[in-house]
Amino acid sequence: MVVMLQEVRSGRLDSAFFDRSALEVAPALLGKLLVRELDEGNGSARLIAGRIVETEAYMQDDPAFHAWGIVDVPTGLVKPSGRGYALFAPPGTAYVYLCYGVHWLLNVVTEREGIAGCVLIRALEPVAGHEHMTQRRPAARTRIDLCNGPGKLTQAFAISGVHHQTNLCTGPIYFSASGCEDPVDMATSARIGISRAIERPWRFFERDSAFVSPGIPSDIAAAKRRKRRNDRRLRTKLGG
DNA sequence: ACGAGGATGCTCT
DNA sequence: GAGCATCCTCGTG
Repeated sequence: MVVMLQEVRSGRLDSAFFDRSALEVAPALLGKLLVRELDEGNGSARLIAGRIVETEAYMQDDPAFHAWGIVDVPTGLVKPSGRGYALFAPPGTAYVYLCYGVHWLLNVVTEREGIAGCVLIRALEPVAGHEHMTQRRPAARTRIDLCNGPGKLTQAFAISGVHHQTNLCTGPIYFSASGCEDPVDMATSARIGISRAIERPWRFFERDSAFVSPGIPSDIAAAKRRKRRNDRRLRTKLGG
């Protein structure tokens, strides 16, 4: 896939695209590009781009959501303290936060201003700027390892807390629909790595893509843990 | 292949 | 103090 800078710029997604439910935006982002333009000085820009192959939706009234519980129910007022407040920002705003004290995770805010919702970008198929990504991710051994996880792709794209609450429709980090006309063979599952609301099928990914993250959906992971615990208990009983 | 554990910092109870 | 929207390395089969 050859990517031309002008073409990518002309396909830029605007705030109207994100001005709806996260449950609509998350699947709609599959097949689109996440783009980063790095200023090289002398007026030229270096392009980093990846085709989105995995997303997750997070919604108001969602116990796994960072905005959960910050609305005062009797009055309907939003408590202005806490990190979740940023999720009420206008559509297309970046919500970037540090996970496990180690990894930055990129979300894009959805819904009109005053309603919370976001989509987590979980995995990309690298399309442009391969050398730059490899440089930023020395642990990656193959092209697949560059962006197949939410913490990996922010590393590859050099996205961090400084981009929190920046505008993803008008800035150097944006989404583009250029070159993405082919329909995506989409599948869904429960979200990954969460402990609450694990039954909601709000993860969207390209079926059979080699570039989706290796994570296990939380409902399946929980069932596995239960089985392991049970097996261990039975062995202990037989042995003792 | 798969499982265990450590790194590391912010948020909320 | 606990609990994370993770990733990597190093053990064992």
